[in-house]
Amino acid sequence: MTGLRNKQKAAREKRILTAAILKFRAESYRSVRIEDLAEIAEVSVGTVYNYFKTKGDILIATVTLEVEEVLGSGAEIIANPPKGVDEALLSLIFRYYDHSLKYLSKEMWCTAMALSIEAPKTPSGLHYSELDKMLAAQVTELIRKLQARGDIKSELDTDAIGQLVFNNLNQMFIEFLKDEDMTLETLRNRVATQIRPLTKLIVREGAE
Amino acid sequence: MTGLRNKQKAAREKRILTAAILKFRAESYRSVRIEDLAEIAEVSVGTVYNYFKTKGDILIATVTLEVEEVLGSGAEIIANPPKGVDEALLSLIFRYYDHSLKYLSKEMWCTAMALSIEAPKTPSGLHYSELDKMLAAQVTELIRKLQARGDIKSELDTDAIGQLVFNNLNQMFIEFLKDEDMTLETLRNRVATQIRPLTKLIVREGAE
DNA sequence: TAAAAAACTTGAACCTATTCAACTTTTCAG
DNA sequence: CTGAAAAGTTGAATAGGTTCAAGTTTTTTA
Repeated sequence: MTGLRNKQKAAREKRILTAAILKFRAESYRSVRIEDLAEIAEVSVGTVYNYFKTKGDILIATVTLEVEEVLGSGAEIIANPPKGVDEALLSLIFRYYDHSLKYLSKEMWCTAMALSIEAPKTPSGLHYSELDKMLAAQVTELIRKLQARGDIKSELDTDAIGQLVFNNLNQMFIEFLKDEDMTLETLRNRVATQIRPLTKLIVREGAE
Repeated sequence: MTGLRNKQKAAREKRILTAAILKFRAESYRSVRIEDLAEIAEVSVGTVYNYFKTKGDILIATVTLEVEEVLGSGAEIIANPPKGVDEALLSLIFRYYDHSLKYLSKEMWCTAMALSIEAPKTPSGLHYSELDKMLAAQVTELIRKLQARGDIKSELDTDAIGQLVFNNLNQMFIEFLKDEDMTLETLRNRVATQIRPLTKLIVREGAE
């Protein structure tokens, strides 16, 4: 297991993935055939399948790129959350949303989510769920931090609220993805409308 | 457009749908081929496609059966909600959950949901969203009723809370579906844990 | 460095959803 | 009742994801 082989492998995998990111966005996940990717990446169809178990796996690999960046971006906010519960929560959520279309199109997101629901026990389904859990954990972490600094009622179960908020932002994101015409702006507004009543309920009396 | 033709049409469609419900449950959506359904229903493959645009449409047709019953069942609770916010909300939610596997298996639900995310603009995708919206509306209706009878703080936006609750129960349901081994019992407990902190926040002081 | 073993690559073959042009059956005007 | 039009049925052909036996390339062994 020396250099040459590994170098070739890495190069090939990268070529396939790069081809996929470009093609999936430019055309659509659906309309891109494995054969097309193979041709661009200068390998055979069989080789594509040697690197990725299914077409969906190629997609999940690009989702992973995106979500990892999103998590990194979110961490900045956790490190230094804005004043106010609304502001803190929404800035995290908006950070997610604003980053979400950097590599992926709406259609790609939809396909990836569908995949994780349809085939939850496949490696890529599981992987997607992992990413989801990390995002939920990050939201919970922020809420815990807000509670710790005295912005949120101390008796509240931060895990339950975190889960609740995440479920909600996720579902709203799905709605956004499903509607080709909905803008990020609209999504932000809708979520804010959803979240504000909740934050009113959880802020500690006398905070701010 | 007299009798014979219409009678034959209805009969054929019913045979196809019946075959599908049975087969999808007994084996799995995936593994059942259109050819199999055609054979059981004693029609040709082409004819199946004359009644249902895609394989997914056949599935959505059975989901519709299920959800319509669920909505009917939920209406009973709306008509006469138990005392207490927790009790009322959870009895509606549990009613949904308990009914959900009457015709559909977990796998069928997963496939149907995946479909509605992956192909939201197809007729069956849209139809699924419709069903979803009706359920959300029913939850909201219950909350509005609870507010009207004085159990919930009067200043709260019932639409926002309703949406929040629905998003949450839906997401928890997805989690349940994805995990083959999770029981309805566990799902109920998890949702209760999620919902109770919320209800504490929204009950009117001094109610009950 | 030569030969055997290990690790990859290849593309033709397979499987199944979906389409469609040719055929049947039903309806209906006269 | 008859034949043309309408409506429906059929199954062979198409398309694209996936598999796998045969062929190459790289690594290892001696």
